[in-house]
Amino acid sequence: MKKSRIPKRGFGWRSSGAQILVFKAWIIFFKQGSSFSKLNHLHQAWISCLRVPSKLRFSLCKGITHLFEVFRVINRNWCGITFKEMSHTTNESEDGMLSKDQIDSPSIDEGSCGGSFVGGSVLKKGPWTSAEDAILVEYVKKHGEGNWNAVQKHSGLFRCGKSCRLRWANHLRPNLRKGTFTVDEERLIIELHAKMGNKWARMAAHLPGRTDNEIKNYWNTRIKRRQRAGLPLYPPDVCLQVLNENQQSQNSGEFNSGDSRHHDFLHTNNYEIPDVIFNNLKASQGALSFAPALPDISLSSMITQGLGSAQMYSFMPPTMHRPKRLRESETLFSGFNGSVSNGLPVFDQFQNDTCEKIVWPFGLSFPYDPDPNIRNPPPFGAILGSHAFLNGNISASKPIPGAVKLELPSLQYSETDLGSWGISSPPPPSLESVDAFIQSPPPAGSMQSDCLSPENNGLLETLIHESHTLSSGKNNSSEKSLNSSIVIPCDIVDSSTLNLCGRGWKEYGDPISPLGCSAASVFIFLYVISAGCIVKPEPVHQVSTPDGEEKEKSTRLDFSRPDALLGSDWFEQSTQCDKDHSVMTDSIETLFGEDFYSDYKHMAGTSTLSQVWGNGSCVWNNMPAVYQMSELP
DNA sequence: AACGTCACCAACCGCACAAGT
DNA sequence: TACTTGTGCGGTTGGTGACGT
Repeated sequence: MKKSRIPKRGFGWRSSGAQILVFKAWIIFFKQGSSFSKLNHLHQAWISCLRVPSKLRFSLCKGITHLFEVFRVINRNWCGITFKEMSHTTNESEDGMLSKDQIDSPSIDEGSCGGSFVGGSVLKKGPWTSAEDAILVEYVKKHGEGNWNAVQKHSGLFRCGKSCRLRWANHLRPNLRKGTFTVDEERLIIELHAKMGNKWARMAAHLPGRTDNEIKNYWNTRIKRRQRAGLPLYPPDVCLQVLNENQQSQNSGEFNSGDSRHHDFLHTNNYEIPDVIFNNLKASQGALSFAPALPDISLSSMITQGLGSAQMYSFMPPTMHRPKRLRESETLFSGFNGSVSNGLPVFDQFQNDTCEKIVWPFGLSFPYDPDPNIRNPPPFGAILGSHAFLNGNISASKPIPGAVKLELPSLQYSETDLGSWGISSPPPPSLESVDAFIQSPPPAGSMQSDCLSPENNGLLETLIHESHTLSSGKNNSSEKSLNSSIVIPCDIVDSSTLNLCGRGWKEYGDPISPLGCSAASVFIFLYVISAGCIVKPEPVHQVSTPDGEEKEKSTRLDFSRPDALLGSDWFEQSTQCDKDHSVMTDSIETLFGEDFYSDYKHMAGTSTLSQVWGNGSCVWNNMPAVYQMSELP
């Protein structure tokens, strides 16, 4: 009895049933491979995996995952289209690029990313793979959303329910919008945040296709950016708009439960903004008509400063530094460079003017006392450490004493007795939102160009074409005998393709293996195809090139072909020829990376090599021949 | 070239809440 | 009523690429 050794990073299958199913999927793929849409058959095979007993499911999923990855590497187009169709995800196909986890995803590799034991199985953590996405999508299609904890039980996904829900909600569910926020969306987010505070989920409800996570990330980034730039978080018109709405609702006796909740929330968090804030704001409204002489940033800052910062007397701290890098702001904010980046001339007078009077941009004059603590207590009673401080311009270079939490305020503080100020409230002035300039610009041009790597040129088309050529030509006889138009992968994956494949692997830059965990699997799988009594290894196609190149290239091409490497005869020979062996090992290292290479060396160093890889002795040797699979399509 | 910083993104974690038992 | 379970939400962390020094 020969002892079979399962490579460390191979399929690790032990079930002939699983092998059959995956092999079936493989065949379906090539058989149908005349257009990308047919690739869904591979997906169907995947789905069929979900119907097998749970004992086999993992192996199957893993195997199909490897198949996906093989072709994902061979042709990135294939992946983009197929997975888009399969899972309706947009994150991986919108720009035609694959995320890294898709390129070198570890597949379903239990424990590879850590994880926890739940119910005797290891729950995977970390980035989701496309295969996992496919499983989850299929599960939701069948069972609908909800009951996320059952996903792991019923689908074979080694993910906790929370993780599944999150993945679905943020990436997989239909009608998700991905990509940069539009100006309108940004504007809406700002407005919503002004009203709601950090209620991301509620904000997301107002932004179809956007997730709370996206909005949250956007906002957090925005906070950092603007604080570093010393800019207010809310543009003045938003402040005023919220204020207006607030007052309207107050006047009409409306009571927005949501906002009241937020109000309560703020109060329970000591985020109280005294009424005077809005009194001041109202006061400013009356004078906003004077604003055009000033940059928007000034007005914006003033208003938001007035909303809660005790630093309004020193508007921009002298130590305010120019942001190290304002990728977007600097380019889009060029109109304000004079006031913001270059020392804020408008406010320099606040810092330098020794006169005891501050001329407000609103046209109001306030007596100024150098010691505001005496005669001018912090305006509006802003509480140190409260979000009120952070609402406005707090220079990053001037830390706020006390605990500072980036909990941002809602501007929905409606209890203000505005009438006490005796200032009428004109409609909010039409101010160009500073944010409209500061925030992300509309993408220039098409912005997200497809990732046009040299490999992204329809290689699969070529591959498929070749498959047809080969299947209609030399394989005709075998097809007849098989009563099926089976095209064997090692037939169609010609040297040029795989050479490109190799280049692609390098390009992907996986330091371990160009296919990640898949490399060995490809290796094994293709070997199985070769050794599985289906087709004999064929001479490697050689490209006619100048002599010098030709030799090198042919050598390279030879070993670019996993099937060539794994041809049973070839392996026997290679083990007998040191030179060839050396070339081979080098090639393996080049092709599959060090990790697999070490595995290979280990195997090669043992006498079991031929046992493992030898003809008819692999772990797949119990796999029936293709023509014996009656259920083949 | 190496390193640091930043922006962006995805995912995890802990908590709170609601529904069911 | 107390407990469990499922779910949602917000905060936080970690990875990665771009860019600057």
